[in-house]
Amino acid sequence: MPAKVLKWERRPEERPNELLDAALRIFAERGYANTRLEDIAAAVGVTKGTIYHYFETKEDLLRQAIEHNHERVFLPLEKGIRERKGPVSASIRLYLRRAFGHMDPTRLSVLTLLVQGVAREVPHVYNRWLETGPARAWQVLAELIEEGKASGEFRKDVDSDVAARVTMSGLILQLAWQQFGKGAPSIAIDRDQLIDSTSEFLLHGLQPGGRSKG
Amino acid sequence: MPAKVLKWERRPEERPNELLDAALRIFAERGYANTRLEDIAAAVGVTKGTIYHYFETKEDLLRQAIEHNHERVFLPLEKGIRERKGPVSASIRLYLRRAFGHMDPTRLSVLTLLVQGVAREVPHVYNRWLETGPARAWQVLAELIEEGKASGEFRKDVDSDVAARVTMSGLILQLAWQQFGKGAPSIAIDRDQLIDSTSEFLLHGLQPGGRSKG
Amino acid sequence: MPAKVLKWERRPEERPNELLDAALRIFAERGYANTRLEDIAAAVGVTKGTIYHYFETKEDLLRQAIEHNHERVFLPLEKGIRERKGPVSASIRLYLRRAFGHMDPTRLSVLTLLVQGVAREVPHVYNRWLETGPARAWQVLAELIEEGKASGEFRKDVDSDVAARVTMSGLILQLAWQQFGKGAPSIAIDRDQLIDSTSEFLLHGLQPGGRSKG
Amino acid sequence: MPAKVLKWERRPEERPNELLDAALRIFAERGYANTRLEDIAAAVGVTKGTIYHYFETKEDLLRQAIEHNHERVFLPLEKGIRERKGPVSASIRLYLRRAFGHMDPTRLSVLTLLVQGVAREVPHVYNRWLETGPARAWQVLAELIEEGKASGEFRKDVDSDVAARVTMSGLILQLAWQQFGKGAPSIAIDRDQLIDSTSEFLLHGLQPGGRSKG
DNA sequence: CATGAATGAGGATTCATTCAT
DNA sequence: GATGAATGAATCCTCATTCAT
Repeated sequence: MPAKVLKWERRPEERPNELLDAALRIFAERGYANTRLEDIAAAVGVTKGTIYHYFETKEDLLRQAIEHNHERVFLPLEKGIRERKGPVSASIRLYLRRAFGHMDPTRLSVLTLLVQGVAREVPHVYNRWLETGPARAWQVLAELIEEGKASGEFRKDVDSDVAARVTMSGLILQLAWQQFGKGAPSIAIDRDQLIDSTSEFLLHGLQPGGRSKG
Repeated sequence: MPAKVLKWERRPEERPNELLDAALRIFAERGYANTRLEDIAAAVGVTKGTIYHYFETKEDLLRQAIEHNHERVFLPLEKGIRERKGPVSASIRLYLRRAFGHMDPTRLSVLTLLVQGVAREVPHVYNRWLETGPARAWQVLAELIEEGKASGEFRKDVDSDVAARVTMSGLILQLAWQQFGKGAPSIAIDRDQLIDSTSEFLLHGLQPGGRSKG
Repeated sequence: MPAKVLKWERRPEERPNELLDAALRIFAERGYANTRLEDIAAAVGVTKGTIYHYFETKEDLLRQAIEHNHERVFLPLEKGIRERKGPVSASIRLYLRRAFGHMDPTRLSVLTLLVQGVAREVPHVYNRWLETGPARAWQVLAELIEEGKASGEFRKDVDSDVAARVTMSGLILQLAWQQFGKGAPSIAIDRDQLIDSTSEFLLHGLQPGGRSKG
Repeated sequence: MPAKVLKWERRPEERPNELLDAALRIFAERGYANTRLEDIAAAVGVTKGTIYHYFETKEDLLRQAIEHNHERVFLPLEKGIRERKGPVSASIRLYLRRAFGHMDPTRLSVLTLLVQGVAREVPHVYNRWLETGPARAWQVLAELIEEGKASGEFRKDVDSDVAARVTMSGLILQLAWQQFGKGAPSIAIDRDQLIDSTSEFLLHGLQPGGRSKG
């Protein structure tokens, strides 16, 4: 059965995904409010009206774009770490590196979008992202720390929840802010150094020995 | 005999500050784009035209509101810390506590606004805030750490810049996200515990002793 | 069976020209500043948003309306005259008659708009009109006069530039002011008499003979 | 009776005239609609509110400014010419020279303002100006021509009304347009040449001899 | 008289959304 | 499915005018 050849080369089956990807990228680059549906349509080579074949509203497009991204990016990461064996300290290093080490500009922008922009526009989506994204990310880290405490690799008196929260949030915000290094030079930092030094510092702070109260 | 109140009360002295305060609060509550100048004016009991007596544009109002807030909140904090004597570890504890410990709901909203809202909408303002706010905040912390390294109170091989960045950013983002604790319960945490555990963890990580490479 | 008319009729081909014509007419009637885009849209049976499909701004609409008019009105006139043969005096008579003899109320209003209204409001448009409209018009007349001087039909010592300028400007202003004949009766004059007497006077002044210095 | 010395050096008696002069100048420079009352007030060193002590509305200010100017400028000119003796051709030369030869930039701007701007804004004032200004001006010229016809100095078959109208209007518009010589270089011309060549051409066209019909 | 704070109507512009083709 | 013309609500900003001081 030969493929049907049409005058125009359109692949309607792929349209929704193309639109989701373009939407996420452009929302991330310019912010939700500053992005016109026309821009997203143009990036995919269709016109405004077409978006309404696949999505209810602009907000619906944002919601689906975020969830689509989340499934592809975050879930595999979490899965890989939970299955890993060996010393916890190595797992932690790997986790941070995998989570933050290989972000292309688009993924960085998406992070920025999520950290910044959409809270007021689509609160429901934002809450959901907070719960399934960052909160889950630091829960995973906290579990690794707890594991280390149980195995004696880490000191027992550390507040694993807070350590995980601050480390994770700190990396997220530092990376999100890298977008603005052009206009705010003090912000810029080498990403590898950021991640490696953070791992080192986290693990040092988890080590037994030394009194924590000065 | 109470003053007769006619159409409006003339209060030229207080107006600009009233407007700046109201503007910051409402921008923070609703986001910059979602706030109409008329709302801000109404909150102060005047009409929108009045805003244009004192401020050039909506953006100018935002800029001034942020700077006004910055001068009242951040500069005294920085000054107080730089002048302080005694063990560095005590200064650090005090710094974090002063910086984050006494935030009323409005100040929290402002932090959220700044972390989130205005980046794409008024980039110039945002860049300026990044430079004079968070970047300065972690530079102060990094200087304290360096001081401790010089005095022998802290270990010499720590990356003070990264430690300061991640700690500061982590606290900022955790606090900013507290706004969403209603809809995303995993986010909520007791603020005192957050700050105290963070101080403890930071200071422990700075202490000499323990091998940093696992 | 007449076409069913729903909310609006889709007439993408004619819309831009309809809008240009309506815009020029209404701008001319009321002045640029006193005209709301909504009025122009309503005159064509659409809403103001539609104007922004076809034109960038109000000023862009004015610019295009003027150029559209210029192309239809002035360029054919100029071309017709430049190609004409025969005695120069006949060409001049024809030129003035064609230029000013058949103006309907709308074209008169447009002249008034141009002479009066838009100078301070959109200087760029105005300057362009001056250069391509009146200045070109009197250059054409000056060239005809020079031609007559060269052929011996006219006296050699006439200042053709000034004669052309004053004649053209005089007719333009007289016609533009005819708009106000209602409120200022001294202004009113029969248009044919104005044009014919002007031609006669111009040609007489161009004839050889008679001493020019009194 | 010594003059009363006040703390502030104000001369309330001169305010209205100062305001009228400033108003006319600034209206003329920027156009009526583009001029804010605040600008006029500032030019005189008072504030907005003060204008309302002397004038009802912005329109009233314009009206009085125009009439004030008209009385000072046009009426004396007309009077001087009507009383003059000698050959008519000399009177005409003198008239045109006096009317247009010594205009400072402000008087030129005022001419432009009147030719252009105010027709739509204050029609009543505009009509009155047309009647008492330009129309009167060309009536005076037409009377001079008629005088020359009666004395045999000029040919009898000239249409004095039209000749006077076109000459006057042509000079007025040429001069008014000189304002725009910067942006529209084809417009610029030396003023003396304009006036002298126009006088010469007018007088030549009025001379007896030469058949006017080609 | 003079000030300038405050008012509020008015209009240009944007853009998500609809729907005839 | 796709198009893009048309809609219309929403909001910033201007500035003549008023009036308490």
